Amino acid sequence: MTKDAIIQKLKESGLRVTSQRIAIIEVLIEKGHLHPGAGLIYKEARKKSRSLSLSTTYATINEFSRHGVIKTLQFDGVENRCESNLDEHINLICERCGKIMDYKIPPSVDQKDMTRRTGFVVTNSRLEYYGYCRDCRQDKKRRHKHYYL
Amino acid sequence: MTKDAIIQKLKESGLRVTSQRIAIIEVLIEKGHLHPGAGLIYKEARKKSRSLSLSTTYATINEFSRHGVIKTLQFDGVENRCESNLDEHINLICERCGKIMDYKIPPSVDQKDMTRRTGFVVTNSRLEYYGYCRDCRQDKKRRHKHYYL
DNA sequence: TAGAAGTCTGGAATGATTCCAGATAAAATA
DNA sequence: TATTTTATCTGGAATCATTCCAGACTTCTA
Repeated sequence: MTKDAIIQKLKESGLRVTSQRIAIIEVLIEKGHLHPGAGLIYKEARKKSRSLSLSTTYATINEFSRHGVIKTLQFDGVENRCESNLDEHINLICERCGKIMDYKIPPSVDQKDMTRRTGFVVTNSRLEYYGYCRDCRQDKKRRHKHYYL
Repeated sequence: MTKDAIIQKLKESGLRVTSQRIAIIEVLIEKGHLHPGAGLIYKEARKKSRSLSLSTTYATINEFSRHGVIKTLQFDGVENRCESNLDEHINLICERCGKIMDYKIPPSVDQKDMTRRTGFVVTNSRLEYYGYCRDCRQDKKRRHKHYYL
């Protein structure tokens, strides 16, 4: 989604377009491939909107998530991460450096069939493989920057 | 896994078999289908081992998880949940009552192919669908007991 | 351009989980 | 069986991402 598309979506949802939200939208677009967490979003967005608070960052992430602008990947103990690619895919999560990569897959579960059998209706999914990325496998000594842990 | 098989595994791993661990193993077997969290495990296991502490419950869950006796499903804000079914499957998670059901699927991703393309090696997976279970869809008013939220 | 309502701020509160140091008990050894 | 070694247990304090709150501030409508 482009910046304008997101702003459009906010307006349609009756949400206000504030300078703080614009800053966060820009960060989501620029750093989306890193699947940034609240901390990184806060740090980056603060450069654009100097008075931005961490509370607002969290509130905005929640609001965006609620309105389908992003998805949040929730973890325990470590920061949650934001995802702006809303197509169905598997997240490949490196347990060493924290990098998250998207891997496209053909849809594999027949959801109608599943619902018939179980009565369960799907609204959202979370598909993750944990393991080690190429960089971390090749070079176990070096800590790879521009990623998290 | 049976109680004896788990005890066997602990011994092989050089872990001690204590009354607290036996109590927790029994709870994991009896309540495994509920995907219990630390709180429920603590509550139930305490009936069997009266002096059990919450710290020990957490430490034991971590130890078991580290040694492949269980898997933990980590969430943010709410309790993590334990899973004793270690076969590949999708967890169907009801967003209303917190129930987690297992749904078997044929493996859908060719992992070798994925590794060739991305360099990523998988050690563990987490596949989840969020939505609403049959009970919660049919009866939106009633809160369904024996489950969580 | 004024007012209503949504949003922002920073500090305090939350709550699941982890950490710690002293006490305890499992299992190896004699 | 008694002794020793060392993993494990306990309860309370600490952690830390996230949420809550009340007062201040914008956005947007009319």
